[in-house]
Amino acid sequence: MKKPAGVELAGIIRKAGFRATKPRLLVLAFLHGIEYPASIKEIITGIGREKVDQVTVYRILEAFKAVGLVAQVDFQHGRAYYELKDAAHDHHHIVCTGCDRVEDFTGCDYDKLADKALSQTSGFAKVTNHSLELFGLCNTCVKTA
Amino acid sequence: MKKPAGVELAGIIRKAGFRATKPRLLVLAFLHGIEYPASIKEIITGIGREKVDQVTVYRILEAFKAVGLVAQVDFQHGRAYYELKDAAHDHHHIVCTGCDRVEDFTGCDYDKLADKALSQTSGFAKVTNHSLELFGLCNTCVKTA
DNA sequence: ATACCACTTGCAACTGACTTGCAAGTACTT
DNA sequence: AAGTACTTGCAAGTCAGTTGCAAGTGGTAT
Ligand SMILES: [Mn+2]
Ligand SMILES: [Mn+2]
Ligand SMILES: [Zn+2]
Ligand SMILES: [Zn+2]
Repeated sequence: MKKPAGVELAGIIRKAGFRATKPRLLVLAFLHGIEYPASIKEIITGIGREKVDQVTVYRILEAFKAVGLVAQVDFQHGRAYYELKDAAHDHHHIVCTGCDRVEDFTGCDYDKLADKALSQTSGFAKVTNHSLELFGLCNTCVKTA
Repeated sequence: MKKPAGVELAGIIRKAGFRATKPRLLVLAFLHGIEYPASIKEIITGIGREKVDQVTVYRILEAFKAVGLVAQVDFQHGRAYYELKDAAHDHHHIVCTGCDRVEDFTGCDYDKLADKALSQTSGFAKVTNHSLELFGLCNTCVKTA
């Protein structure tokens, strides 16, 4: 996913059905610049001196999530993390429980998994979403464990 | 997993390295009786008139989790859910986003997934845990959607 | 059976993520 | 340029989960 210019960001936001406001542009630009999911605090800090209220950031992320622009993940740190969502390239995260280091991986085989779940259950009609994360130890932490 | 008698429960708790106290017996007995993961509130309520402080329940579940007796899952409802963990029979949950109905499914292929992640990443040495849940619509909610 | 003590519990106060209500501000339409 | 529906920011609130500590108790040693 290449980094779009400011003009394009506005287009993305409008296409999603929102007004291209400064806070939304700042949040979206920040998300384009990160390698791994960021927390609300990291987003607010990362936006720089253009202060955007945390309530606004929460609302923006909620809205972006609702239209599929953003994915929310749970690293079991007691808060949510967010990154841009690329539906065409499903990926997940492995998190070090020692130092919180994160890396991506692919290959969860979502479609097959969804089929499996639907055929095993009797009460479900469709799968709309999934969450998957692996927890482990990084090369550094595995030594000190 | 069949339901053990009170005596056996005490043995399970002691084998895990804890004293077989009344609150721990009550929590463990309750967890043996549920079909799907329960929240802290549900556990406290479910325990019945033997009131156990919620702090105690939190601490018990944390301890049981640490020794692998209990699994914690995230249904994205803003709180944690707990159930007994059976390491030999890995299973996951599909949750209806309309009505919170839950069912189990198996077949996440954990070992293969862990291998995949380790070979794709450069900084990780081992996978120790995983979380996976599917979200979807149940037969009832899919009609009203 | 009793005494002991490390482990547990319960209460109260606290933390921190996230939400809500509402008045003031602003992006887009006309 | 004006109008209006959509957004934002502030303050206050909610609620899951945590912390400190004094009182209670299970398991063990006498
Ligand atoms: Mn990622
Ligand atoms: Mn289950
Ligand atoms: Zn690490
Ligand atoms: Zn449903």
